[in-house]
Amino acid sequence: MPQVNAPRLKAGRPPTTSRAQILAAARGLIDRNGWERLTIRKLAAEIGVGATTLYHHVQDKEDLLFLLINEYGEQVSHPGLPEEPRERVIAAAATIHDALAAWPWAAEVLTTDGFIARLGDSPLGLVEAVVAGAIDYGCTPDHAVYVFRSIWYYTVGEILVRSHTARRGNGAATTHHGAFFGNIDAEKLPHLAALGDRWAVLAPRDTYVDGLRALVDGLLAQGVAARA
Amino acid sequence: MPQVNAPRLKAGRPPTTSRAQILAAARGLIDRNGWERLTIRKLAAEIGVGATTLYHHVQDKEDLLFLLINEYGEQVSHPGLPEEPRERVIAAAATIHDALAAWPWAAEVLTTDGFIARLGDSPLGLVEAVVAGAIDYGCTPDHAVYVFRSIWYYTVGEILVRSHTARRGNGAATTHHGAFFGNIDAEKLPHLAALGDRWAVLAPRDTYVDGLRALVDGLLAQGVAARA
DNA sequence: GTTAATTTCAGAACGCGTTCGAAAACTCGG
DNA sequence: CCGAGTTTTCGAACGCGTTCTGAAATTAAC
Repeated sequence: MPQVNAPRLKAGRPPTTSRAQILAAARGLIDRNGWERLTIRKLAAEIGVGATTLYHHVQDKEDLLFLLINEYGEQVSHPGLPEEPRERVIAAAATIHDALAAWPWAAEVLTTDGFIARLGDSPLGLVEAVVAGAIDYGCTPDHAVYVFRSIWYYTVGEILVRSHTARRGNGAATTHHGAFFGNIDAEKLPHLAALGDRWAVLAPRDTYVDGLRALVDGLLAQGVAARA
Repeated sequence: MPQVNAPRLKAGRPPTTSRAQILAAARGLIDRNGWERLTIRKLAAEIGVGATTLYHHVQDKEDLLFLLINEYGEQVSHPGLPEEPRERVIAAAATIHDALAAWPWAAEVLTTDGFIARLGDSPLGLVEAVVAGAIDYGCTPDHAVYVFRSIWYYTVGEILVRSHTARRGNGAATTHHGAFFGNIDAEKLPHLAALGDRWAVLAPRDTYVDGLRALVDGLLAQGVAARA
């Protein structure tokens, strides 16, 4: 490590590949084939370089996906959020919901451990809005985190079920007759058996928002009570 | 395909491997090394057979994991659940929570698409209790599904955050100074920046249950309102 | 006893994400 | 102009889940 304080601005073999180029190609492949079918090797082939080259511009495949998500997150418009704390929480959460609904594969990626620490400032802005709203409402900071976490998983769950349903139809891969469950014991599980294929019925956005309101109301009240 | 109607009860090379043996070995490896480190090849080597042999007793690796989960699910005790519908929903959900907390890797596996269709009767019994409670309370069947789904993701999210925190400590892998977030812009995201490492603070079980009550109250009220 | 059918077993191989090590292509100090 | 240092590129290889193909071991039929 010689000459630490003398920054050499240019040295080394000139790159033929750029991170932006990789991300653009990845976006194209995902749009065409779906993100499950994106492989590092195919992505490299698309660009016309060796597979291992990509690892100089991107840490992992997961890192690549997070870069894409953050790129998308930059474009999500933050509408003017209401001043009133409770409404601000709900509006921010609904914005998160709509962004994920438009890009369902992001929700699948974002179930990864520790995802949130890897988001960029812009997507985190909506998280900030939820936390700030909860604190303004009177929650402790710790409880505000809890509020966000509950909302987050509530929202992601909704998105996952929807994209799962859209992909495979009403029945899951393991079932046959259109019913969601395979062989269910109607004696022991009468309600589930009676549901048939209605398990995968989609909740419309209004239902999501109504449920969100209920959840937020409960969480905020709990947060204020905890402070007292 | 000759002699379709004449069932030959025994034919073919006698098996040296049984599904039960595979599951037992898998359980051992998971207990010793964690489920992330379980590989088909190591599992086969542990038993002393070729890797491909396992595929005659199990569909996939995912199938293997679900078999283990269902085995565990059989052992989860279903306590006497309260008669009153709302309390029944809460008690069943709390039982699910406690079972997952005792076996956190199950929660990670169960975020897979369509998971629930692959659960056995015994674990589904708790799902049944939630749905039945919601219907008894006055929700429509469709909304009862929604109630369960919301509770489910709320619960799984809590478990995931806990096991993530337990595994990597308070900070995620991408952070350094003990803070959960990496380089956060304190100007744009003041509340998140102020949180520091408190993002990963665990909610104790009581907080979980309180939040659950809030969620269930809201969801049930919404379900009844939807019916009217 | 021979042959056919059937079931289990396992080696070879595929594509995957990823790592290692060496070669290529540049800048810069001398 | 020449090596030293540095950065990029890429072929080879590893372990993974999984599939394919064929061999081994048994029962059933004749």
